[in-house]
Amino acid sequence: MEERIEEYTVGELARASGATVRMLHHYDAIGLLKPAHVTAKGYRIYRQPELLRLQEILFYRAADMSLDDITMILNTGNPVERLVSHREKVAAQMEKYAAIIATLDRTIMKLTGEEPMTLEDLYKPFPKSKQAEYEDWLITTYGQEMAAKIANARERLGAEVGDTLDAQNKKLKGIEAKLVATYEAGGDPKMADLSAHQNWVAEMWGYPCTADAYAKLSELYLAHPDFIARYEALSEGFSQWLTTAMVAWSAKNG
Amino acid sequence: MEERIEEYTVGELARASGATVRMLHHYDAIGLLKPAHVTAKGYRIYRQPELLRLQEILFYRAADMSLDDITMILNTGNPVERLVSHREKVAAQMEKYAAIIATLDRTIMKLTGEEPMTLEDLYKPFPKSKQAEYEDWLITTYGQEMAAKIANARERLGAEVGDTLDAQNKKLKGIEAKLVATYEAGGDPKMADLSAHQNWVAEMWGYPCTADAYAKLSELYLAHPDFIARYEALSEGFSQWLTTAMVAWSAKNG
DNA sequence: TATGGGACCTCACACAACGTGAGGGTCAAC
DNA sequence: GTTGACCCTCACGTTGTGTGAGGTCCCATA
Repeated sequence: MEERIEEYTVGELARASGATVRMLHHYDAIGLLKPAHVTAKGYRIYRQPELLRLQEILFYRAADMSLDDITMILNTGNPVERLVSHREKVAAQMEKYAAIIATLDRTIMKLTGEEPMTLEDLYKPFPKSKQAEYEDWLITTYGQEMAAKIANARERLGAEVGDTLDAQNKKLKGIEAKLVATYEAGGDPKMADLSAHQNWVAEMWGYPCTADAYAKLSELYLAHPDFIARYEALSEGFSQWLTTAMVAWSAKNG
Repeated sequence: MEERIEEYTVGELARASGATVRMLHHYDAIGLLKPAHVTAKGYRIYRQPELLRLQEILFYRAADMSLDDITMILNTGNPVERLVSHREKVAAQMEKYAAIIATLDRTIMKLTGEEPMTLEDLYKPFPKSKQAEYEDWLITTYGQEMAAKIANARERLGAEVGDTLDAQNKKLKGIEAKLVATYEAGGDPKMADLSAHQNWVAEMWGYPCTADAYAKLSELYLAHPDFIARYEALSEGFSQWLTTAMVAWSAKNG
């Protein structure tokens, strides 16, 4: 039995890595990724080390680095150092995107008019798929129980279309308006009285909102861009303030 | 007094928007962004609507869309619809980056050897700035209290370098190994016994870890890539399983 | 043994989205 | 009236590919 060393032709490597044949030709041409071996007939043969190198190259390309830069990088330090520093860059890139999203959210809010989105707007326009995504996100992020609670709340929201919902919304708007006023007047979030807000949440959920459930909710606010958008639309920086206040409040009343 | 209508030359618009003069020329050439007016001498004059349009263009460019696609998009729907759908795309892009980071983390783990990173490794290599960032993140995400708890824990980690820390790490590894075994054997996360883990956390913190603090910690795990990396390195999918288990556990013991 | 149909090869040209001059008007001020 | 900071229009260079054209090579099947 012959020992088969794992070898790849361009096409195989391309399929395995997600690159194209043309890219591999190009990388060879500029000396970024030479095949391990070239047959007498000119076929490029790649092995394991080349596969790894290619993967690293693709990492960097995914972050929009130029092939020149990548060539430099691959000549410096050890693989681990390179990847760790790359990780930081990608993370930085993500932060930029997060900032863009925040700006987008605020722009959207402004374009939709003075009024921030109502709760209906927040949920209704999502097509089924988006809704399902959101559900998944809830479950993986908050666990089954919290997700169930929230789903329950939304059911109630859906069931009582009309007067009740409008009434709830108006009530919420009133509560929020007061909090925004406090915030804009420079009020300390730790001193804020959130009892009205907590009660409103309890009403919406259909059962009592304990202090730690309330604290948890504040994280939901912070973690989910839709909510941030909603509160930032009310006043810049309000989402931060409100969540800080919620955490402080639940600690005091826990 | 003359009413001054706000007008911009190419250079002014470039500085205001972050684009370059060349880009504006180009956008004019391809009809993507025409000036509001061209003077007799050929100077391009832009006004408010062009500024807004340019901002929208730059949003899309930031997400690597082609100018052709952008041209199409700007002809469809209303601004709000466009931005909302763009928001989704950016969010999707962020998920891709998150996936890349996860892959990077696992690659790094593998390259650093069989052993997943120790807690020291997790914290030590970060330069001061990164550390500060992390602190900020803790505070904005978890509020002052939780952040203080965690900072406290880290102080203890730093103070007791040597034997004690090693001992703690070994202990943690043992606990985690058992949990991983349970996970890999297909164990139900809701049935898992996390008392050992919770006790370990309490030891590290230096005071009791209540059920809801424990639940909260699970969210920290899920939210922070470093932790995900740590647990994914132990076993693929383990971070999800563990956090689910933690939530269930804290609910049972709360 | 002939004969496909793939997969491979090397040019080589096309493309987007600009950067970077060259060569030359324009404008406000001193 | 000249200086210096702007503006204009070509027009070619660059990067990282896509997309052929035209030819070679390998292997399975008739």
